Amino acid sequence: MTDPIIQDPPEATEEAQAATKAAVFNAAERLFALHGFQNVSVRDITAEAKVNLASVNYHFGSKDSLLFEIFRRRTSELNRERARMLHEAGGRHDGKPPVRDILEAYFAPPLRWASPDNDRRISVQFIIRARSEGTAEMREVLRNDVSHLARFADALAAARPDLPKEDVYWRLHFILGLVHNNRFAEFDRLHHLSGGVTREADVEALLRRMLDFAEAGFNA
Amino acid sequence: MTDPIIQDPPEATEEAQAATKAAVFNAAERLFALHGFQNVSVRDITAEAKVNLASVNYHFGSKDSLLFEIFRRRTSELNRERARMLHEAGGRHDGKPPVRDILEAYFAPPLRWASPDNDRRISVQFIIRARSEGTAEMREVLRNDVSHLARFADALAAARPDLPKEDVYWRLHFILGLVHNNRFAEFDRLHHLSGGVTREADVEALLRRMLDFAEAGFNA
DNA sequence: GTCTATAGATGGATAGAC
DNA sequence: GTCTATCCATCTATAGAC
Repeated sequence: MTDPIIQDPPEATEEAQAATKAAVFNAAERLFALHGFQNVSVRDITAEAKVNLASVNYHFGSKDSLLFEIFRRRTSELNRERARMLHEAGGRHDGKPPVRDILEAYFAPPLRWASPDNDRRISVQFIIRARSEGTAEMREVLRNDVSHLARFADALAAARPDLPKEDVYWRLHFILGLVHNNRFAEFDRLHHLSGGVTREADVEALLRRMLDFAEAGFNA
Repeated sequence: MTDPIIQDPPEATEEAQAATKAAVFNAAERLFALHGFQNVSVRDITAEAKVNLASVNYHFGSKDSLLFEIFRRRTSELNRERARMLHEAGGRHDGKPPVRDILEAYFAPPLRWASPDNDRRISVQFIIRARSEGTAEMREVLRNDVSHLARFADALAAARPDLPKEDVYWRLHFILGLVHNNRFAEFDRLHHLSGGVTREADVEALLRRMLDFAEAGFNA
């Protein structure tokens, strides 16, 4: 019955739609990172984003799909940054960077993102949470999508061709543990234990400490 | 109206009550460890334990109280075992054990408990989950109850009096990360990445690898 | 496309019979 | 003390008005 020529308003709508979707995305990432996946409801997200309750399902299909989309975007950004640094390290050393440079390419991106004045800080916390609280779908990806890690394993093996492959993998595993341990709660505990001596706010100093420890461990 | 002398049956009741409570405790620990805290309902627990739905509230007050009781029992058992090994290491070295013995006292208990044939395996998984999925009450305890860690920090400082205290704390922090990384999912990923070369089932070999890495890292 | 109202499902807790 | 039936809160997802 309605005139088929009359359609929705033009550009303005698209922009508004994109803005709503982005608002939901950012609010969800923030709340999930701060309070955990299960502790945040769709209602919390839409209230924070100041959009209507149905927006999550309209733009993302479901709460889980929204969660998964944030996860995919942030992990791929992080791994791309790591790959870039690894590639640059290779460029500085004829394609065979030393252990410390390889480790730095893995450590530095999440550390710098997590520094207090960086607006990606929240994304890092989200990713760390995904590792332990993620849905079955996310854990499936974490378990099976190891291509980005394979490049680091290969680089480490090339840097230490004398080391048995088995040792390379185990030590890489231990090194990954260092990164995953960078959670608010763990820093708080350390701060409490040390009587306030430790300051994780100094990102470059922390990076140096991590590299000293990991390099020595890897070359044990 | 009923005769006030007639009471509940004697000992049999106490035993049955204790058995019910234990059944709930064990079923809850198992399900929480396997599926996560938020993914297990009181209904799941009572079904698994083959007791009635009201048992959890009757014996423990609430789901959260049950969770907290399991957490307190298992962490105190684990820390007591670690303290015992640290004490024994001190006995072997005139009260000043070397770094490697200190680390072994921290690493060995959870690793041995987690070996496939040990019935404490499930308790270790429960404790690891508590660190990331625990209630605010549990995280409060984890953050503030650092007395068991203080003993390890003191021992490490005594073993390396030349090392600034700040370094001792940071390196201890990194070492703790190694232990927390011992989750099913992480081993799965490592297994996948390495093409099946790594076998975490060999507990003593894994312990040796962890000690090699951590000792070198600490002495970096 | 947005938003309200509500369906539909689940879970923690408890009252009350036995 | 045990167990069933049920209350009540909460959440995701969606239908339908505008």
